[in-house]
Formats: sequence, C-alpha cells, structure tokens
Amino acid sequence: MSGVNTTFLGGHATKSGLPEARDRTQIDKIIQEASKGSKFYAFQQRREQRIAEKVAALQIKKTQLSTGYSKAEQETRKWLADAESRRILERTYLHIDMDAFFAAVEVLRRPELATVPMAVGGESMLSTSNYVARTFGVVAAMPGYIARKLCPHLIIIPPDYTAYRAAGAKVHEVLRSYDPNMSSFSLDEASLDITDYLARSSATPEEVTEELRGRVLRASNLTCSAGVGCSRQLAKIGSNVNKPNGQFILPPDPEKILEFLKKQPVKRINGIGKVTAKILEDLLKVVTCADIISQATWIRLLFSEIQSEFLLLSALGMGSAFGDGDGSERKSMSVERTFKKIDALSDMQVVLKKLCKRLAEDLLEEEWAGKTVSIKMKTAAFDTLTRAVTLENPVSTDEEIYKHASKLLSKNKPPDLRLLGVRLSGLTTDAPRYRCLDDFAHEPVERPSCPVCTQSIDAHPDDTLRINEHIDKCLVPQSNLVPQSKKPRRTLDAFFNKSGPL
DNA sequence: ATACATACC
DNA sequence: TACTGGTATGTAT
Repeated sequence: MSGVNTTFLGGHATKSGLPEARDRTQIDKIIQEASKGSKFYAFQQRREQRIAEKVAALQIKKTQLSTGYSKAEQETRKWLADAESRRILERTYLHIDMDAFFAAVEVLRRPELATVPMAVGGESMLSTSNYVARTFGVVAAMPGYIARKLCPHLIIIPPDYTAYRAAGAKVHEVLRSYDPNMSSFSLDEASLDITDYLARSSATPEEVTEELRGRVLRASNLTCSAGVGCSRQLAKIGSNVNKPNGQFILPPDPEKILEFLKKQPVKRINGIGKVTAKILEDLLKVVTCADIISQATWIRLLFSEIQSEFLLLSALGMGSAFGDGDGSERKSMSVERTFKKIDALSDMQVVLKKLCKRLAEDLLEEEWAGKTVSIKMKTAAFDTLTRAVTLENPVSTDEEIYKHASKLLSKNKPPDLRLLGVRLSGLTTDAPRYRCLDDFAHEPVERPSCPVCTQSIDAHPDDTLRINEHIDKCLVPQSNLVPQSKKPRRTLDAFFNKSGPL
C-alpha cells in the first residue's frame, strides 16, 4: 500500500465527468504530496487500516459460510423474483440537480468567472467548483489550499448563502408548479412526483422536462440537470447521466431499468458512500449494480438484513430512496465548530458555552426542547468522541444545556481538541399550547412562587405567560402596562441569567 | 440508552 | 498553516 487512496482525501471526482486537463494519476499524486505528513493524512491511514480489517474479517466469515452457499442461493433467487413481482412502474418522478450551483450563482454576478477556474468556499474547505476548475481536479469537499496546488490560478470565493437561498427560492417556485409537494433535500436538489402533472398535460416526460428546465433557466438564469424515472432513486441517478445542462428519461420498463443500472457504479446509489463501495469491491469485486445482483447471495449472507435488502432493491431500481417517505419532523438540532487546537479545559468550556448559546437560539426559533444532550469532541488527531445524557425533563435554555454538556466535557476531557459540538435530541415542542384546559383543571399542582416578591403565583407552573406577567409586574411595579413578550420564556431566562456560568 | 461510523449536500 | 457543518441513520454494545 503506497499511500492513502485519494478518495479518502477529499479528491475524488465521482462527480460528472468532464475531460480533465490533467489525468487522474497526476491529480492523485499532487493531492498525496499536499496531504502527506499531516495529521489528517495519518488519521485517514488509520481509517483505511480499520476498513481493511473489517474486510478481512468478512472474508473469514465468507470462507466459513461457503458450505451453506447453494441453499442460500435458492432463497436469494426466490427473494429476487418476489421483489421483482412487486415492482411499481405507475408513478413518474423527476429529480432536479442544479449545475455547480453556488459557483453558478457567483458567475451570475461576475460573468468573467465563467471562463476561469473558480470555487466557492474557503482555504480549509470548498463547497463547489465551476466546470473549468473541475478539469484541474478541483471538486467539492476538497480543502482550498490543496485545490490551489492543483490549480494555482484558482479563484476562491467565500460563500454567500443569502444569495444561494434567493436563487434556490426562485427555482423552487418553478418546481412547485409541477408538484406542490415537491421536496428539496438542499438548496440545489429537489425531487418531484410529476405523475399528476403528466396526466393533466398530455405532454411526454421528455417535453415536460425540457419545459421545466427552460422555466428554471428563465426564472433563475441557472442551468440544471434532470432525471426522470419511476422511482425517486432512479430519477436521482438519472439526473447525473447528462450533467451539466442535460436530462435523462428512463422509461418505466423493467428491462430498460435493469439495462441502465447494469452500467451504473454502486457509488451512484444514494446511501452507498466510499466506505461501502470499497468494502463491496474488496470483498466481492462488486463495482456495478449488475455485480450486486450477481453477488446477491453473498451480500445476503455477509451483510445485515437491512443492509442487504437495501443493496439488492437499489440494484434492481426498486430502492425506496431517502425522501421517498414522510419528509418528517426534525429529530435533533446541533451546533459544532472547528478551531485551532486547544488543550485547557477552561478554553474548551468557553467554546462550549458559546455553542450552547447558539444552540439555544436555534431551538427557540423553532420552539424545540429536548431530553438528550450530547457533546461531540474531535481531537487534534481527528479522532471523534461523543458523550450523551438523557434527562428526566426536556431542556431548551443555554444554561441548562451547558450544565449537562460541560459535565460531560469535564468528565471526558481529551488532552486536546480541534472541534467541539453540542446536540439536543429526543425533541419535543416545548410550548404548553398542546395541553388542554382540562389538564390544568384536574392536575393537582403546586403553585409556582415568584422569585422577586417570593409570594406564590396564581398560575400553573407551565403557564409561563402568567408567571411572567406576575414577575414583570414585580420587576417594574411602577408600570401597569407591561408589554407582553412574544416569547415568554425569554423573560424568565433573563431573570435567572445572573446565576448562570460565565 | 450510548457510542461510533457512514452518508448526504 | 490549513481537511467543514447540520442532520439522519445503521451497527454494536
């Protein structure tokens, strides 16, 4: 093993293929040189080692299971036939992927950037690059300083999310006219169910997609690529086929679908990343979706049921891709920051406090509270540690979150850190508005007492509005006209702030 | 419930 | 000099 695979160094170009000014080996060499000797490089080496061990363990498992293979093969055949019989071809999905989105928005403002290598991001990380930069091997998720080694003339533009949001909103508006329930994964990608639209319009999917892309272009001055298929997953894979500024229509025909997937590398499947792709290749020589089918028995024998079912269904083009379902509620909220290495607990606490404040602000905006507080620590060597506590009652203020987070930190303080994060999960919306009046009437409760006048307040302990009204009156006795805070919790928080840490 | 790993943009 | 941040989910314990 000569060095870390550049796929693990942020250099991989699984993105759309343009002719490259430099060939792949040359690019890989430059990335290697730029990374060698860094802590990050060492970390990736350890990571690759771990993956190699995992593959070795699976290889042993494979030899041990070889006697049961033929029986398992019968079952696999049955499983595949059964799955095939349930294929759904009736709905039509369209996946939209904006071309080099952030970079394209920047080009709108500064057209001269269209013809020079340019990327959006910072010295430590790039979000995207334009197509000129890609010919140098400069891609998203690559550190800016490495990108400069590949392309010394690269122009790096700091991101302007406000502009991207505005551009994204224009695009979404167009998309919603094709599917009002359109779900967008991010600013630059969206999945539409266009079955109803097609039924109404009597135009072909090709025509509708051309028209849609034309409308997106006119509304935003941005180009996009589109894929159409009978599942969201297929539509998404298809959107990559004729990128940029192109489209691909996959007919709802099982034979055409399988023929299309045959050539697709497994890495194209949403949910298969570089680790899974490497394990599949090293263990079973699986590279394409067709390989998944031909190795289906081993996949079922060696991987978990969830994992193998996902892989096989995906390879058949029947995967229920992410976003297929609900689109549901948020499950957690978190904040994390990377910084120059720190060693002292007190410095860590200062950062942690800021993170908690930020998290509390974000929580307040959507009125969430949560029962599980977690912290995430990344050492200077890039090892990640997480620690969590689950509480009796949901919390939402920075003081409460910090109280638990800092306990977790001091109990587990690593020698050094390059990143800290706080997360709140087990979320509930903390407003008492879902309680009906009956709850208040029947529950025997203790009256809360006022921290100012120390008298008991004639209100339920959850009734922060009335409690705050009372406290406000005590705090400002000369005024009868107490302006009602829209966010009652704030008043109480402000009152107790003095006793909080820092 | 907790820790860790993988994935996506 | 320098390798993100936010969210979800799968796996193992």
